[in-house]
Amino acid sequence: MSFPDDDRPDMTLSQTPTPLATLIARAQALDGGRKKGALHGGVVTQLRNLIVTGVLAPGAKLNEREICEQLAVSRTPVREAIKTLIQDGLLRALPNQSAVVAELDLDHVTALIDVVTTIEGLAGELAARNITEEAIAEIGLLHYRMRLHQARDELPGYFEANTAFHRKIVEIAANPVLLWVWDLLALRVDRARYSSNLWPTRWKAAIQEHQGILDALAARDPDRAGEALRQHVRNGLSGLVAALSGEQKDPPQNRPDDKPVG
Amino acid sequence: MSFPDDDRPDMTLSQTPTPLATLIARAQALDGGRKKGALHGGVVTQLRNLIVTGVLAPGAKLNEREICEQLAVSRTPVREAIKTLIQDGLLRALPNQSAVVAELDLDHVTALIDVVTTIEGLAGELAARNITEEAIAEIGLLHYRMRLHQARDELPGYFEANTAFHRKIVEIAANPVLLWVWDLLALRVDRARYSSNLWPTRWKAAIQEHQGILDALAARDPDRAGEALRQHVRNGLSGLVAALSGEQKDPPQNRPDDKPVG
DNA sequence: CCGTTAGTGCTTGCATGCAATTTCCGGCCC
DNA sequence: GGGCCGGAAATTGCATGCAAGCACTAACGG
Repeated sequence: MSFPDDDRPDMTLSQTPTPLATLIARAQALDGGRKKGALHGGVVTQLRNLIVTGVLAPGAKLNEREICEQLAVSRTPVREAIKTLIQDGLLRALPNQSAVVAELDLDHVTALIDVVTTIEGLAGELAARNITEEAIAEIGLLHYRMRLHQARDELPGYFEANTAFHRKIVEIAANPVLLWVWDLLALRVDRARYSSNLWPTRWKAAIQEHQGILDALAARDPDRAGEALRQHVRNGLSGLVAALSGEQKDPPQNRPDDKPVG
Repeated sequence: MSFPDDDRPDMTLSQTPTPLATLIARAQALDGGRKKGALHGGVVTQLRNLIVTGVLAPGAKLNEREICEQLAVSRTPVREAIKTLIQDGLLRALPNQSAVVAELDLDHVTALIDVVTTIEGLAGELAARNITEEAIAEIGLLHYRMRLHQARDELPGYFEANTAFHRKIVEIAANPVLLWVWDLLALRVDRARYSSNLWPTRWKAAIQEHQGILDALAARDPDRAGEALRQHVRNGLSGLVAALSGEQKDPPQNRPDDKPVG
């Protein structure tokens, strides 16, 4: 079932006869030695990126055969990848029917706020306790990479550094379960981010908040670090929800026609 | 269900020519109408239970062919199920090798404490805000079911009611992301619980703490509910870690060199 | 006696074939 | 004209076949 604005009724892969998916696949095939066990993971990564970045719109049906053709693999790894993405919550499964890209309910993104805020707050507290001089430097490095990308107006690079910054904090927390949960949540957060154009307007505030987080971590102050992270995350996600609820009626960005996303 | 110190060194499927797995499978096959899309989910459930309850010991290798025979299905759904369980963190994948049941590191269980505590605390806060009279009654019902099972010394029933009690609180919190995360974490918590014999000694304290939680929820006091849950969870998991670390030195199971498959 | 190495069987990873179910479309009836 | 029904195409779910890679054995050399 296709969805909102359909002058193009069908967002499925079929629409693009030789899309970036294939290109990426080719690249991967050439670049690596094409090990035996690499197909499954590769397909997961490809599809995941397509979904998270919004190339595959919410509600789009995933036809196994088409994906096979596009990615030049057989149905087995594709099926497994789809199952994986269903577990990640990026797809929804209907029995005997094509999996569909999960909706991006406003309620759902709203629900993310409390959970991610809590998780990142915990990460901040733990990280502040465990952090080493080396880790402080690494965080600082990422922070300045972000500032650089901001200054150059390079959104993708900023984006990536931002994710790395937050993930690094969770790594420093040195709690594998926390990292696991964070990675799962990050998929959903990134998806919500990509579907909104909010970021350019929040760059500056975000960078300042990051500075505060960095300071609190460097001071090894768990309470302050946790609180700074909670505030930061809550600000970001709340703004995101606001932006999304505003765009809800008219979603102009997210043109799948161009071939962005490398 | 067997447990920690069991004198059979090899918990694998191969060892038991017609184990409970098969029986369960038969039961399921008979009971349901055996719909088309039911195999995958069924296999996941079977294997998951075997792992969570400890029938499949940590480190055990899962041979696809054997599982196929035991569960009387082909390799396709088994492979998909294994992939799913890897994502859940119950199995570990090695390229071109059998998946193995994830270890139950003490560090890992310890890491669970902070995360689960935080998550359940959040659930308590949200639940206290949202709770209705009906929900209060439902929670109370579960609480008294637990007391009944405790009085009758029925551990499995108690166990189940305990899980239901906690999950119900998360449901009341009415946050789908939170519920999703909780379900994932619950798998690991249950696995740790099953691997320890701690519970009979903690029944009474747990029930009292549950009463406190129930009271706080009924009073619609988020802070108190959250704190009560945090304390409760921390108590339980800390005791669990202590129990496990005590058992650690004398674990006949968990031998990496044990028989394959199975 | 021990470490190394070639050979062999088993296991996974992927591709493909088959059956059941759903969907889609045209015709039919009201 | 609209809704209902039937059949064909398409799609998923499951089973199976085949090749690459790993583990294990055993012989060999030091």
